[in-house]
Amino acid sequence: MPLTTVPTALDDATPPALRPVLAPLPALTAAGDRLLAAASELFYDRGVRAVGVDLIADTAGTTKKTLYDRFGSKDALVALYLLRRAHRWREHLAARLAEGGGPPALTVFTALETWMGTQHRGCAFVNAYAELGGGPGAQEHPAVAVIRSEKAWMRALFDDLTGEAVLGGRVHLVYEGALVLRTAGGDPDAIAAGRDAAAALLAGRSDPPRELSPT
Amino acid sequence: MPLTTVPTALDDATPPALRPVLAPLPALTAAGDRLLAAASELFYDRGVRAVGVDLIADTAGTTKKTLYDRFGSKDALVALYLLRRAHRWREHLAARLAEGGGPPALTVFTALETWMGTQHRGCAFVNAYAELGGGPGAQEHPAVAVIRSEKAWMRALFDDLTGEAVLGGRVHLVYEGALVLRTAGGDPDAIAAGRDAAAALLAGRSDPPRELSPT
DNA sequence: AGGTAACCATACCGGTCGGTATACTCGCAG
DNA sequence: CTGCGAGTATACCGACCGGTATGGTTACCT
Repeated sequence: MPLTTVPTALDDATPPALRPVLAPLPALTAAGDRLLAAASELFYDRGVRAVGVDLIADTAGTTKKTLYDRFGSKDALVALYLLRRAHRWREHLAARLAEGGGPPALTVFTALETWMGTQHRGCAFVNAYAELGGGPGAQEHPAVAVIRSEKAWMRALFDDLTGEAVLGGRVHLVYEGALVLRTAGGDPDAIAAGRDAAAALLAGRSDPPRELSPT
Repeated sequence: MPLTTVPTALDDATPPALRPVLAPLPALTAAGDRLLAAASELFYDRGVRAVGVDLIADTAGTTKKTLYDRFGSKDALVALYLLRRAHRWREHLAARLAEGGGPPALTVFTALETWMGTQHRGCAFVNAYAELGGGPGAQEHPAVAVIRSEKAWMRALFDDLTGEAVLGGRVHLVYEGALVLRTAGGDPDAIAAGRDAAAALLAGRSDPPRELSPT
């Protein structure tokens, strides 16, 4: 696995909240780049299990041999696909947060809307987990760790941006729900609705009285 | 497709909110029953694409021939699996709502917790959509309509239980987010956190002032 | 000039995929 | 007794799966 490393471009003027996880990504050879690019698009659009390595190699204009020389296994390629996607989402998010304008926790939702723009398959991590998380020993798949850490990172980001763990967790719930309802639910306005819901939660910061009425 | 119909048991003392969609389910032959039961467990645990028809037939103690005689195709079997699961979830939910105790919108979350009990694979509909929703022409898969209608049903239920469309939509966002974070996020307390978040939204019913502070 | 890493081309491996075909046994209703 | 639907058993189809093997061609670095 001849993967060297390169530094990331925007590690300087980014909010401290997401600084620690904008880690550098491995550098690839030319064919390796094309392979990962082809795999990323195919994996996201059609699903990880639905795409075979032959199709990836053909789409990238290279061969299976090169694929296995560069990445070692399909599982590793899947994990790398998710890792790079997380990296790019965080870059996009950091840029939007740096622009300011409104409460930063709500900016995450507008950033999500522009990010999702043309993409109609929702959260790549939730999709991948649905395809890989089943069966015996599936939790050992290298992609599962990437998925878990991505969700934990978003949770920590919301905790940081809201300045409160309870509130951050609630906004995170809304964030994930918006992503699901936009795709599986088929609601194109789900993300905007999520932003509104998050705003409602932010407006009533204090812990609300439990048990409104008996019924 | 020799599927006749039978009436559902609890169409009498159930809340009017979910009455219209507790529709009867097709009756099956003995082997068809075993096939659907085996398929349901396998599909949920391992994923729809990961399970082949051979395994389903073997697990049910029957043959592929019988499977195709009863259901016609794997796609139809998948759709039926989701349909029956939705049906059972609604029965479970109706029973918990009939017991009363607390705001009904929050009872949905406690019902979800007992429902999920031993099941650690999250929302079958979100998982199935992740596996089937990709690629060209995937929206025509018979299961996609079942998935869409399930999400629409839950949304309508929350609208009804909260008595307000905006609030219902927000609680629904939290509900879906809790389901995702419990599984893909790996957080065992996500559903309880979702209930708390929903309680917070219910406590601040009135639309909150937008834009708290410039940054 | 020699070495080496990246790349391309092709064929193959055992296994599984969804789906079909043939032929047989059983229980039951007429 | 007969007819028929349900179920069983087994073999087969073409296609694809992830992964491996062999061999040859560039291009760059020393």
